[in-house]
Amino acid sequence: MPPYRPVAEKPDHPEIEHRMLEVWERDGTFEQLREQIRGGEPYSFTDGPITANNSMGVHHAWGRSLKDLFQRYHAMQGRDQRFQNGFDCQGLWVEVEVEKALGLNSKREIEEYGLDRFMRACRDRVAEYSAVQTRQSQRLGQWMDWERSYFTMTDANIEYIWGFLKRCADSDWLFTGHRPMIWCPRCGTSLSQHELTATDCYRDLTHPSLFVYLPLADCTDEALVVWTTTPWTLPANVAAAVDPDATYAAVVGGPGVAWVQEARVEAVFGPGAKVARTARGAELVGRTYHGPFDELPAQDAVEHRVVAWSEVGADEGTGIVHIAPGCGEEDFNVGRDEGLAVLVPVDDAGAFYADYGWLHGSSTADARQRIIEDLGQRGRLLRAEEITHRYPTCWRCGTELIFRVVDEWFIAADGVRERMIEANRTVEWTPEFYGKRMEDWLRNMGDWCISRKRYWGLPLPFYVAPSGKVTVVGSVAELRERAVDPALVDALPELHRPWIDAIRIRTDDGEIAERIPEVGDCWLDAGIVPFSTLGWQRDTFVEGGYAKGAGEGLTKADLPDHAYWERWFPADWISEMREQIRLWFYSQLFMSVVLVGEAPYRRVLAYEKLHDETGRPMHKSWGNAIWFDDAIERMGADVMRWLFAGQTPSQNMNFGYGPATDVKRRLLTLWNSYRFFVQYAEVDRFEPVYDDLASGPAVASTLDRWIVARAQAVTAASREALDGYWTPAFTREVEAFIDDLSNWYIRGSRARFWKASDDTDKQAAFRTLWYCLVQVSRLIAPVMPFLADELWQTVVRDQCPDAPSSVHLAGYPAHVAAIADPALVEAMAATQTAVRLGRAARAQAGPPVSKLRQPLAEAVVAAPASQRAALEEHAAEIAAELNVKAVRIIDDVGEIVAVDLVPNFRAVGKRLGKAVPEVQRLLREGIYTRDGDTVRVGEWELSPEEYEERVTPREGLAVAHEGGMAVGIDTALDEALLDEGIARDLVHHLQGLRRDAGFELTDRIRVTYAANERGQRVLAAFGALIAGEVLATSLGEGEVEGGEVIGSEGSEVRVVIARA
RNA sequence: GGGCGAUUAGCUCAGUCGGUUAGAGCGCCUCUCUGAUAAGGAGGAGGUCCCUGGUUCGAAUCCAGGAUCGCCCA
Repeated sequence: MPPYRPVAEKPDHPEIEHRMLEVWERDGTFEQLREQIRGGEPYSFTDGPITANNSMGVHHAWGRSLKDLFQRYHAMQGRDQRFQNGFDCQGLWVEVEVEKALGLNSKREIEEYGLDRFMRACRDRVAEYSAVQTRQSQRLGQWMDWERSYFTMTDANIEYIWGFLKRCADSDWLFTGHRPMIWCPRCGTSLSQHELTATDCYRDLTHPSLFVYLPLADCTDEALVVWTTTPWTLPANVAAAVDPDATYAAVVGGPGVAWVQEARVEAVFGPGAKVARTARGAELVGRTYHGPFDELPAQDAVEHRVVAWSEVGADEGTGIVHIAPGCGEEDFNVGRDEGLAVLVPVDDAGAFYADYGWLHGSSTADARQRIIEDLGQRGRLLRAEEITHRYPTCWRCGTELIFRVVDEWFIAADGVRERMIEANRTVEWTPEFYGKRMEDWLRNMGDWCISRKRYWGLPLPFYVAPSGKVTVVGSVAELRERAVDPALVDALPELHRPWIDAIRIRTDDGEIAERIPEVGDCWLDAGIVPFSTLGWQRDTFVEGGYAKGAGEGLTKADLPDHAYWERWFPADWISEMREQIRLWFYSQLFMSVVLVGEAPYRRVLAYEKLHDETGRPMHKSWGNAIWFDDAIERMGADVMRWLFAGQTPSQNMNFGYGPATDVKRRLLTLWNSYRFFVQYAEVDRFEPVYDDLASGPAVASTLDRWIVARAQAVTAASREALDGYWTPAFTREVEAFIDDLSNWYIRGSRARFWKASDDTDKQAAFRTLWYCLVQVSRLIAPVMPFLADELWQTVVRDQCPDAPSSVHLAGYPAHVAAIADPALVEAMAATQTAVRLGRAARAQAGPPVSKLRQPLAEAVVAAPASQRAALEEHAAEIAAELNVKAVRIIDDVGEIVAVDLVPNFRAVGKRLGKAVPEVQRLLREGIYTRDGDTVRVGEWELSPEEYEERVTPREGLAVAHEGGMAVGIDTALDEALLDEGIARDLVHHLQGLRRDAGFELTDRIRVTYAANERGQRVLAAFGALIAGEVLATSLGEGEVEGGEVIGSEGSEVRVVIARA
């Protein structure tokens, strides 16, 4: 076998990772894994598509780490997988970035630039960033079939959505409706609420503040007074809202009397206003009035009336609110509730429509002054002032935003709501309460608005004939069949605007119909994926067939057939961030319930948001954002992945270099154990036995048996955690095992590795440590694939000719019952407790007893009967760890402690119920008798499992206690013990000299000393021990120039060393 | 207004069958080890488990109400 590769003092994670990526590439490791699991029981994962619009952020890395973790975990168990990554390609976000890149700033400019060129630019951006994200994901260690990623812009994906939409239309769920939107007239597009809140777009702006008379229709000398800061909305007024519970006052003025809310009288009319009479708001409701611009054609059919609205406030204005449902979100909602007409006065560029007469063509800003003047001339203006207030502007161009109500296409939610709720109940959510959130969302979901007035997106296949009749085309074949010119369909480069807009169809009634210009909501694109990528209802399997249309050349994904869909649908598991409940989890569920009546996923893991390490959201402009490319090279992928795995998913994550440093430190313990093994394995040319991994290593000591048994326990716990998709439990368990391996097993076994003789004991130690390290490597492989394989390459692959070439091909370790030994694990835990208590007791005693180097005569351990046998067995380890000559496990615990009996509540509670407190009292007061292991207390008998012993130390002893255990130490020191302590001090000092001199571990040395009488005595008695410990070939008295005087307890020694 | 969470040590957080002594990491103090060494280990200080009530032999955990914070919906 080749020599063991030297292990660096500290892991350089990025270096390891780059090297391992090359190894995987060279060996085709992933391809081998796929071959290995081919035909296995499917583990179906659906990747939620990442928007291929920018490079990846660290929050994406969180999700991708989890996805990769569980795919790897199940692959290691032989589950066949598709490993298909997905890219979300269409939608406004891509358009916005492309606009910026091309220097375009409105829809008009896009159209002038040319839709075809613009679309190509969008596609190019997707191509560019899908490649960037692929590279980044690979760097993270994610294993996917990258060449076969799906792209939502492909014809296949689009056609599947067409089929879905036709299904909805056939069920009569498709309709057009009004939708109030925040609109930028310059860009000619709507903004999402998100764009409004996520960007800092509110500005202090000065606008008119108008108080306008609205004369009541049924009484010529009365008028309402309304207030507005948006004069352009007055031509669209259809109602005035009052608070039905408030009091209104008719103030003398204007045409006769003018109504405002009583509380606003002084604010509107100033002091001294004369109130003619008052009325409840409710009394005004239902009265009609003359609108501000009744002469405009658009107002022809409108009857203006007073409506009740509980949201009317008395803080500003007149307490009577001008309602224009086409110009404001709240207005729209009031209008919907009251059945009011919706007048939309301006077009998508913010210019008045023709039926607004003399305002036709004006912008909302231009109209301001003209409207004020006109109202003034007609005596409709009570007051015109100015006001400065916070008003939203477009985050792109700074234009003042307006509200518009636009016509959009919807799918009715009520058709599927109940079935979706039912389907959701079959889904297992992690954490569980996300299922409730989904159900709540489903109960409250509005109709799904599926249209967008943009360009780069799914072309909605809705064809409207002159008669108004809508034909929904469900496939390309149907489009060709209906097309006025089928050759145009054959010549389509892809199913996108502008090309598809050229196609007209003939309806069933013989009309010629054109496609509506709108494109689809991008959540349609992502929601169809469980069908479009799996070949639902297709009768032929076309290799590479998915890559049609805009996706051509970007992917080699297949277009499978229905049998394939049967195999892979529904997904066993999906995972995305929590906000996908109302997005992708929702759209997928919606489409799946419509198409096949069931949920497209069985289990979901959702997680919260990623913040900086102080808990603040990461924000470019705050300077606290961390870029993926920086983070991955600075902390390393494994460290990052371990951080993600350790995070409670239902909790926002505090991510950063600080937490990464903590993780690195904890992982250093594993690295040090690995390094320890390799150093000594190389010295001894240890040859591991590969089959040990299946059956367990040959063991020689209790410690060996224990750590092997402990490895079984951590294996079971790891599997349980991962089977439950609860990664924090996994990292906790593994870290605890690494700690046991390093700080208990290796610490307690060190000497076995460097002793000279090569016997079965040493072999057993090597085999055991090797086994445990490899076991850890296999356990952590899905989480830290690089580090795990680095270990494997060094200690397995190089040394075992028949071993798999990668840990990722070695299978996930199984719990081996034959070498699990829960009793031993428990006994060792008791032993560890005893040692910990012994150290605490030493510390209490103060120096020199508190120095662990100082041997002591005896430690006394008092423990519950149930633990005594185990402790007896491990007395030698306790003695060694505590550096005492003897360990006495006592049953007469009264020697060092007072004993109380306490019920084992868990055991006794079920049986005795209400009697528990009485039993507890009798035990505490000592009113019981013992009969062997059985305790009689009152009328009850307690078996050994039903009670526990608790101890409290007697006064004045060096005793530490915890639960039922107490450890006392004998603090008396005689000359012999002190001499040995001095000897150990010398060893300590000599080791320091060795290190300072820079000697190798195996270098032999010569020691020259000068000592006083006491020192002479110690050296005489312990010279051999000292020489052995420090690898001295000689220990001779002589002249010592310089050298520090080592002295304690009356001894003085000076030493020098030299390489032998 | 409705829904879902959260509230545990100075800080960041575990604690998914209810069990009487609530843990970890960091920070702080003390000590210790020295063949992992600018590490490692032990101990200590530090807690009304948000509040109130209830269920229970027993509540950080279950139930009800309230407070504060976050998210979703309206």
